[in-house]
Amino acid sequence: MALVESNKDNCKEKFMALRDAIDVLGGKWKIYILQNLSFGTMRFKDLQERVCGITPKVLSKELRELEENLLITRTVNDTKPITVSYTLTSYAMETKVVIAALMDFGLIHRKKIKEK
Amino acid sequence: MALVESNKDNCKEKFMALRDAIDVLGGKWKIYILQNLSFGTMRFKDLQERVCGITPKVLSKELRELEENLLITRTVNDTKPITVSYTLTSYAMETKVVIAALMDFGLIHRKKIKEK
DNA sequence: CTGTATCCACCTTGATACTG
DNA sequence: CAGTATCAAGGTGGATACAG
Repeated sequence: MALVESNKDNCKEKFMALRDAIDVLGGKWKIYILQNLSFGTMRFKDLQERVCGITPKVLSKELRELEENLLITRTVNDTKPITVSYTLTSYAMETKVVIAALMDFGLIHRKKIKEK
Repeated sequence: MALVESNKDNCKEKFMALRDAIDVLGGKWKIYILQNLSFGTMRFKDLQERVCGITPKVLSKELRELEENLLITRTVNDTKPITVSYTLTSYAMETKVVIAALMDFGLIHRKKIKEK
C-alpha cells in the first residue's frame, strides 16, 4: 500500500508540495516558534527566552521567514522603549494538522526506538 | 486557540516529540526516499535514479539512518552481481499521516503564496 | 528592547574517483 | 551493482559585540 496514490498526473505536484512544506516548516526552530506563539502574542524577548537557546540573529531570521510565509504578523508597538509583538495569523491554523501529526509520530517513535 | 493544548505536564514531552519527528523525517531526502519506496521494494541504483540528483554517498547515509529508525529494511540478494533491496517496514505506515499532512499543507501553501 | 554586524566552527552536501 | 574515500564548497547556526 502506497503512502500516497501513484497517480502520474499529480505526482510531481505532490513532490513539490512536500518540498514546500518542509522548506516552510523545517529546520531547527520554526515549529517551536509557531508552537510558542500558539499560546498567544509574544514579544521578541519572550520568544528568545522560551525558544531556549536561540540567539537573536537566528530568531530574527526565522521570524522574518515565517512572516514572509504569512504564518505570523509583526507589530511594532509605540511604547517606550519600542516593543515588537509577534502573532500567529489565522492562516497559521493550516499548520495545525501537520504539527499534530508530527507530534503523534514523534511520541510513537520514541516508544518504538526504546523497545529496540 | 492553541495549536496544541497548553498542558504543563506534557508540554516538554511534546516538544521532544516534535524534535524527534523532525530529526527522523526532516532533511533534504528522507521523505522522498520513503515516498519512492512506498511504491514497492527498490534497489540502490533504482533509488538513486528516482530520487533525482542524490549522490551515492548521501543516499547511502540516508538509507542507513532510515534503517536505524526502523522505517526500512535492507536485504542483500544472493545474485551475481550481488544486489541490495530496500523495503518499507510495516512500521513505516505510521509516517503516512505525517506525509499526507505535509503534502496537504504544501499544496495549500503554494496557492496562498501565489495570491500574495 | 529589538534587533544587526562580524567572525567563526561545524555540518551537510556535492563532485569525483575508486573498491569489492 | 553497491557502495566508500577523498576533497572541496556552501550554508547554518553560534558567540560576541554593538546600534537605534
